[in-house]
Amino acid sequence: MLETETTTRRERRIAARKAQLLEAAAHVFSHKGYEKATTKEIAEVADVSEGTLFNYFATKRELLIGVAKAYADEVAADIASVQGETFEDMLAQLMANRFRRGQERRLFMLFLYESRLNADVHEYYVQEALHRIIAATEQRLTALIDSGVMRPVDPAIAARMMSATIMGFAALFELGVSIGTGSPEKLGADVTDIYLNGLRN
Amino acid sequence: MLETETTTRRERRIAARKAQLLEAAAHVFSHKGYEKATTKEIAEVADVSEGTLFNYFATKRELLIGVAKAYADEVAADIASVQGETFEDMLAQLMANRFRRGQERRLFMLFLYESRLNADVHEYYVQEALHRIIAATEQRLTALIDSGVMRPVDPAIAARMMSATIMGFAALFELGVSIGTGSPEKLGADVTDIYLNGLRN
Amino acid sequence: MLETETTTRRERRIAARKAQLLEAAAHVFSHKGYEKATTKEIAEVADVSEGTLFNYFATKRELLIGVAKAYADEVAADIASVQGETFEDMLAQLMANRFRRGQERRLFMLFLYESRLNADVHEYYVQEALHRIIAATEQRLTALIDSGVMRPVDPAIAARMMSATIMGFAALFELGVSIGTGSPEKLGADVTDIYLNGLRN
Amino acid sequence: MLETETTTRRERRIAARKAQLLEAAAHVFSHKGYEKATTKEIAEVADVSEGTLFNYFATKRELLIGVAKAYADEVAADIASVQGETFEDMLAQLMANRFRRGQERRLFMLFLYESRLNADVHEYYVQEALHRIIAATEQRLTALIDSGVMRPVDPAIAARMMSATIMGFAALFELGVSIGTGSPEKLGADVTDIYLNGLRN
DNA sequence: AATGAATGAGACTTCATTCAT
DNA sequence: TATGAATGAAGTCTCATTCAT
Repeated sequence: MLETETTTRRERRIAARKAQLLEAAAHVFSHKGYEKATTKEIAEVADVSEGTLFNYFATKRELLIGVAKAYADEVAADIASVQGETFEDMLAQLMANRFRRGQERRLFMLFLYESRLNADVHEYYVQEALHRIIAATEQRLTALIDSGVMRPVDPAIAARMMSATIMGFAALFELGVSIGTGSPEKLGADVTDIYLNGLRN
Repeated sequence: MLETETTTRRERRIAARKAQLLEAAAHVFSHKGYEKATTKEIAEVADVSEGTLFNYFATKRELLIGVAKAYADEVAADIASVQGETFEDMLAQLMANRFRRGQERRLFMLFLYESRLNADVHEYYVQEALHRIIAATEQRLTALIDSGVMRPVDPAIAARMMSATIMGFAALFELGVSIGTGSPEKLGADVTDIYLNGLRN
Repeated sequence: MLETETTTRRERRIAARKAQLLEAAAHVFSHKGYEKATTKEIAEVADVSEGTLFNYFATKRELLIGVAKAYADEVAADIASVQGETFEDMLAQLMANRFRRGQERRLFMLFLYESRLNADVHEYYVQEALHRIIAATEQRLTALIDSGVMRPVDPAIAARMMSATIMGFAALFELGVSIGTGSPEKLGADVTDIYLNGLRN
Repeated sequence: MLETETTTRRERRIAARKAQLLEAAAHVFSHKGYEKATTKEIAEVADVSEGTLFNYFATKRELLIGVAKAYADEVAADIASVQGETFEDMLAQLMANRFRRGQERRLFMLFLYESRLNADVHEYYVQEALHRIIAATEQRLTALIDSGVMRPVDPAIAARMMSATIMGFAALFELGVSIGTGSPEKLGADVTDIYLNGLRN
């Protein structure tokens, strides 16, 4: 047996365990909130003993940071994949990608809240995820303005405004506020319409 | 001394105590979050003993509900006072009124988070506050559309979109995301401009 | 009821509780050692709940420091009371006072050990207690040398040597080493004899 | 390969492993104390896995006993080597040999403490080591008295007194009490002087 | 009505020991 | 034989809630 193979197998096992624990933690944190979640329940969901959990993450807080990091990575990969050329495509993808699944929205709410109380979470969620999304949006808007498709509005403000709208919709959804009677597609189309053409007659 | 007078005086004193405790609770909850806040600290801030606190609120959770109720009342009073005739005025007031003070934003974040975890908080915050704001906005938009000032967009969606944008801005602000280099007035003007005239060239 | 009386009664009750807990802690620490002692057992010995214990001492370590402080105070009071004029009296009192009771010896062993591992304990035990004993002994020896009763040996070394001997005897006793077949009085007399007259023929 | 040779080789390997583990344990125990020392750290210092450690010592306590036994053996070998003919030589060697190195003093403190809490440690440390030293000292003193060099004091008490003094000096040193301003040689000479000639003028 | 000491359930975390590989 | 991941008992500490004064 080669050294590298042995090492790799062990590393794979460790990585799998960590992933398994992070998944369980994400589940429990997103449903109960960080403080109400117990390491006991996380261990149960991951189907390991509580002691085992602490072999992989030294503290409960590290578990939260691990979930935040994984979430930020996912978001980063996601925005890199947004390829729509037109504004309609871009906005639709931004609105859909992040918040389609309930778990995504719950994690978003979790980090929205915990970022204010924990510096590490703030770093991963706000710096790594949120700032990237905003920067990417701003770049796209600048290009659209330069190409003459859009009016010369302040792209920094427009990008933040779009992020704010999307985050706000996610929050409304999560709070159980019914949004329109139509399909998600109609919602996307209506929002895009207002963003593009404005409300003025 | 008449019975009723005595009763009234007692009731006033009780109401004052409750208000004093709710104010302290709002302060501590909004800074520490519900779970990390302790009844000990709330009592200290209210300058009463912990025992007294529990004479007025049976559980810590009731305190949270009380704060949510007071917050909803405040919001209700606030939207009743929005009098702006033009769209610009309406949007400006909505953006400014709720979230100008840090305490307001922090409470907003608190209830945004806790509404998902507690049915009573959800009732007061979402039903009493959020739905009212949205309904009022929707009414106003309908009027503006009927009067021909605005295009015939779906007023339900537009109202929710505006609430979402405002909530999202509050969250971004609370997360420390820098929003534009200009003044709050410029931000308000820019947002209004995009909402009114759209982004398309 | 006067303010001062009320306050005093409360303070007395608090002081009594603290003393009760310190006594229990001294008992358990001296028998089990600091690490093996549990807050559960200390609370049981003090006949209060574990929660109550932590209302008076924030951490287990503070409890140890409290015991050390009380012990140092006791030692300080004790050395102040050593009044023997002659060398024989002084040595006899030093040997007897500190270590006659088992609890005293056990605490001595505890702090001897824990002083190396905890700065606060070191401060109270070594600085407050040990250094005082040595300094007082040194002063007395200097006086005896000046008065011509004793030879001009280095009083600093002689004082430390006497302390070392006494501490060593306490340790031997605590370890169950049988010391002489005679009475404690004979031991004291023999040790004094050797210190005074030396071993040389 | 002969059976006996194989067995012997294995036994040698086992003995070497045990020695390696005991050395690591002595190091960690003497620095951290028994309770705060972890089997994990001992294994790391010995450069083996925790599982291996438990293949050689069934419990952590057995490790402590092993260290005590090794320490007692070393002390026994040491006292056998004390060859000084005169009292000065004997006292000097006793004071120097055991406690010159910090590791020695720390182990001394460890066993001084743990002997009271563990019967096996007590057996090895007190019975094997301490009693032998005292017995050897007593023998020597008896010889010196018989030969007329020393006064006819009780040799049992004198031997215990000398052990006590030496142990006490080791403790004072370990506690950071400064002992005289001079060299260790001066200290040894002064102590010997007092022991031989006494303090009386 | 106000107080705050007492309570005890339950949280996070540590670590000696086991055991499958 | 060596490994180290898994275990779970046990420890310290927190805090909402109760209740005698």
